[in-house]
Amino acid sequence: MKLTISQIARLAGVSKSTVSRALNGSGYVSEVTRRKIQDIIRKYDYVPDSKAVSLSKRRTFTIGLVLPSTSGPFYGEVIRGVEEVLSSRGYFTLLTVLDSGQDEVRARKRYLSAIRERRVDGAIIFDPTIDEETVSKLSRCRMPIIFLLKDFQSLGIDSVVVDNLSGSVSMVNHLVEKHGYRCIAFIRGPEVSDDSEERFQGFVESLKRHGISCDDLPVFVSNFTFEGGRRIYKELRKFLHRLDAVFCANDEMALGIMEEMKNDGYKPGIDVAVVGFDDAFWAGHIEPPLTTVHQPMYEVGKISAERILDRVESPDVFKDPVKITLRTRLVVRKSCGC
Amino acid sequence: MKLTISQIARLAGVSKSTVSRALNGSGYVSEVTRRKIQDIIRKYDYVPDSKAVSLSKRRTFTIGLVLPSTSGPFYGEVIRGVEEVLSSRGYFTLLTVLDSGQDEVRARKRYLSAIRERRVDGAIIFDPTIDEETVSKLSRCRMPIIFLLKDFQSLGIDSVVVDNLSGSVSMVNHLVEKHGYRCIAFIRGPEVSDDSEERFQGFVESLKRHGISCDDLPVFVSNFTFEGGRRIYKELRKFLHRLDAVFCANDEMALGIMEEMKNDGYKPGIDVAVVGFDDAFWAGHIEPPLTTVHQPMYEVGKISAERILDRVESPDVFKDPVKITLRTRLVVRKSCGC
DNA sequence: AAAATTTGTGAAACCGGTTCCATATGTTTG
DNA sequence: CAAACATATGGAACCGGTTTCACAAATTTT
Repeated sequence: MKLTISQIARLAGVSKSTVSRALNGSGYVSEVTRRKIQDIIRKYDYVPDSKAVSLSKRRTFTIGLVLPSTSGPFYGEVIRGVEEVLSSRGYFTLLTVLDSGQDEVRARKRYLSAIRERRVDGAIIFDPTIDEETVSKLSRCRMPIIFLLKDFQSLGIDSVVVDNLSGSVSMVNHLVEKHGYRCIAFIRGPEVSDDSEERFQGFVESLKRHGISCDDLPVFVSNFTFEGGRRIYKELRKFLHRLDAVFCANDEMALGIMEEMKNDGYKPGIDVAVVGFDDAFWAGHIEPPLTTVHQPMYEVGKISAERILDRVESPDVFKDPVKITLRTRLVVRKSCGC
Repeated sequence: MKLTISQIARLAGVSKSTVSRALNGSGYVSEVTRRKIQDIIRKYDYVPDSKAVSLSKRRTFTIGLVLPSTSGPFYGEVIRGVEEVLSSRGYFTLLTVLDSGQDEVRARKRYLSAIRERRVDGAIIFDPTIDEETVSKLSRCRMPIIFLLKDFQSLGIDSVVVDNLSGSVSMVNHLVEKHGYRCIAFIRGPEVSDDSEERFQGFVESLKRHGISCDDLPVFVSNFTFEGGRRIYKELRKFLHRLDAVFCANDEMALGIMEEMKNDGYKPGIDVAVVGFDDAFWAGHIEPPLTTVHQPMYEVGKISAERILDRVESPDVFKDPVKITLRTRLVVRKSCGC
């Protein structure tokens, strides 16, 4: 049966204020009473109710974490990074996943309401398809918020992003300089994806720098999924004979394409290079091992958590919104022909 | 600036009780006042503070979810299942990951304290290495709790488990009946793992049923990781010439073994069958595609969440502790020789 | 030794809601 | 038309803590 602070106070023969002070180590409590209270607490296994503490302290010691999904290693890494710093600093993690259930819009409403009803002290939001309207509403909540892989600095919100562009550039540099490939197809993700866009820009930029015109290079739009990759292969097929390489905006699509390619009798990495972006857990273990661009998702999680706690714990300090950019890293394996 | 219910009451010219009733649709409120209050609320964008609501309702509308890790597709599936039902029923998910940070013991303490301080209304716990002592303490908290893949029915706690034994049996049946293999090695997980133990039992049982003695079959102990699989290959190697198949207690170890096997010039699936357990996301995409046993982790998450909410929402109803067993499914691909 | 300061404690207000109860009015029912 | 009941509302207690403040006792400073 749950005890309250008043009952403990009565048992110890003191007032609740004294118990509270003993509990928090705040204010004055004599050594004798402290000990007496400690004994009672231990004896009855008393634990203060977090709801009451939160209400009077006006803090929940909980940080919201919003992720688009939990499939793939990607998001797991973010969680790991976030959880590591939050838990080590005494905070809890309230998780919302956008793709659970069918309705992303509903999921978004739920995390927004968690923020507005102050269920959390701050939030780390990874929501690629959120609109500016919603974000600017959010920014008016005066709640520490940080966005992942999405830049809203102009709206006064912190963000941690990853350098897609330079990742893409170094991939193309490798394909062109090391292998001498010149005819490279690009498979984009969904139109709305900033990641897809930036990776494509890096592709274009690097080719331009090498004096390769990308006007007549085949570019396809898909959806970042394995199935999407398989489907796009049907169209890609026609170009295959004159292609040196296929650069996919993520690993899953690369996997789908390689799969179909093999079914079709081509050898990815030998007949045509296929490379990806993300460095998924399995990327090094498929056949052929995938050359890709590693994204430091663990660091993204970690740094965003640190940043949000700084904001939460010193809300008075005025700080400009920051955009922290983390570097990507080219991971050369075999599917590029190496 | 955050408004309180009192300020809304003042603005609407009514008492807080009336506002509260209008908000919750409880008790009587005339259509006129209801409308007036609604208008004020909308105008000032008022949202009740969840901390206060939780305190007075004595419910947090939050369920704790504890996972050993977030790497691998496994846990992501659990999260998806849990989140789907929790969010659709208006609950939030408080996540604790045991392997974030370095200290599992500390992580365990944290989730236990979240439970004891009633930060959650109930908890879904996936903690393979928890000891009975702790569990029995937990069971005294009078908080709805359900364990995943760990049976504590005897201590009066619900659990959702997966039928490892019959999964293992059907795998061995396949290897023996379909392929005629008789000399099969088994790679266990950590000694402490119940999963590993049950899968091994299934292996033994099925062999026995086929009249195959497993006394002189090679059995190794590893640790469920990719690296562990690679390491064990060094020992496995000596037996390889007389082996028909290697049955790994999970997919990651199978992957590690196949990797080393290939480096060593053997063709897994052709020279020796290699099969796993778990059906990880990538299992079908590696070379050769892995024959394995699928575990319904999404369902595990979903069912456990449904069960916990039933307990939370009707705590008065007496129900015996249940153990729900979900069936596994053999997934035949190519690494078994098919 | 008086004044000032530090230490120890409890009463009461507060955090921001919900809920019980009393009261007032409007409607039915007998 | 009085009694019974449904409707509408506000006051006050309550959820379980924290924190401010007042006050007394013990210590230190002057």
